[in-house]
Amino acid sequence: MAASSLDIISDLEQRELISQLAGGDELREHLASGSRTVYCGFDPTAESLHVGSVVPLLVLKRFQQAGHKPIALVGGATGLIGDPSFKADERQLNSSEVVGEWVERLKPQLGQFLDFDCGENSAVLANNLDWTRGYDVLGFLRDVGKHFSVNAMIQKESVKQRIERDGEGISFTEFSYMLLQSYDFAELNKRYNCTVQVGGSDQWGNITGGIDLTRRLYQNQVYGVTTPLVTKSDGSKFGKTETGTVWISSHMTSPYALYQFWLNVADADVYKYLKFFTFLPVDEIEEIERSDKAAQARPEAQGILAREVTELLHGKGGLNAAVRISEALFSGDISSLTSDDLAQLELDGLPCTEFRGGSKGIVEVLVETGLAKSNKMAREFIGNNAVNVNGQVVDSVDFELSGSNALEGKFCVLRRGKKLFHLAKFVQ
RNA sequence: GGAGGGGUUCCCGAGUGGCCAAAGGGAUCAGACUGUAAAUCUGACGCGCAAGCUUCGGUGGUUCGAAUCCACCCCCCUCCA
Repeated sequence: MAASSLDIISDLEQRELISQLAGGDELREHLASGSRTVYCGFDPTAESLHVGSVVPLLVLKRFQQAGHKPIALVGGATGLIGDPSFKADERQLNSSEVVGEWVERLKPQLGQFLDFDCGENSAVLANNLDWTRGYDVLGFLRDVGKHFSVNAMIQKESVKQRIERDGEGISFTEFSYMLLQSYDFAELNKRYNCTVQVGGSDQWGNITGGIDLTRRLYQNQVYGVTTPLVTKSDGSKFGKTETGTVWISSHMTSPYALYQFWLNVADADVYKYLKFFTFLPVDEIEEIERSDKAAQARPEAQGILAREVTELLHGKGGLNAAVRISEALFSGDISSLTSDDLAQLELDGLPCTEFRGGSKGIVEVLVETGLAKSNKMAREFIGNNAVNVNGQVVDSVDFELSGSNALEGKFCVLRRGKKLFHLAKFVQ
């Protein structure tokens, strides 16, 4: 068994992936002394996970690599309620149809990193709706609710601002979220002998709730590990770009966009992200950092990070497409691209809009492609020399795009600002 | 059910009859500088080429004129029952 040969907690600590441990040394001993079952839950709050949620998911995989059995739990039930932890305000409830749909989309995303066919420690995919759906209200209140003290619950840091801050409130629905998640832990303990829960640091309250409940219901000692919130050194929110949230679904965020996202990570954050988001050994990451510092030039780290993560999420094919587009747009001479190259860019996932007929004013094109929100903005961008067609700066709002000034009679590569590209394709 | 306090442009938050498309901050975007960084500086930031148009929870009303006053309604918060 690999478990004893690799101290998973020490590895996570080296990667700065541990925010808090519930159980401490006892947990280390627990993990070192055998193959354990570890779970992490993901609520369906959108049709895809975003990059931030990958951290605990990868931690689950790290546990599996260390010989433990991972359970990826999709919150078909908890997603119907809404986790209030550290949320400033009450969330809108989604319909059960929508949540059900999202559950189905999340399943393959959760599964893609884990190994479901490796014997003893094969991964398990679970849905908490399975044991919550049929639970009657009175039974739940008597069997589970009785173990929770409201006095203790309102002391939790995670709901404090909702309780104390003027102008905010919390519904009973959201307040009961903790009971459901706690019950999940207890239930997984009973079903799978699951003894460790992993989650983001915002989950601490819910995890300790589950530890207490499991002890009370089944007299079993279970443990918790939380991962730090992924932060950015400049204080802005991690996982957003000018075009919105960075999703792990390739339909929502193309491999190219994902690759660019990681390539643009700040120096101050990149080595930390290498530890968080890749499986590169820590000493290798430290070596990269050393050589970047010594080089006094553009760091290598962002490129490594972008390649590693893009391949991890979208495979070799996705990575190759992302690299092809990036090279064509950022280091090549755009006007020398052949129509095959351009068609490939479209296939590789560079956003593309089709235009019919003869010619089209640049302002209109910018708006239709989404490169500008309004005509007014489009004009402003042009005035700032921020718009570029096929490598040429557009200097007039009267500029017209047509088949005749398109590359190979068909494509125009539009650029707004330094990094935002879009393909305009002229068809008959 | 009662009493009080609120709902302003992406967010926070000023404004309390005309000078308000609405202070200030944040976020965001663009330009310069650079490494497709960071920091910094400059500019933009409801829509419209413009005249002008549409916004301040909703609907009506008062007024020459309303985000600001009145009526009703919806939603949120606090306390009481």
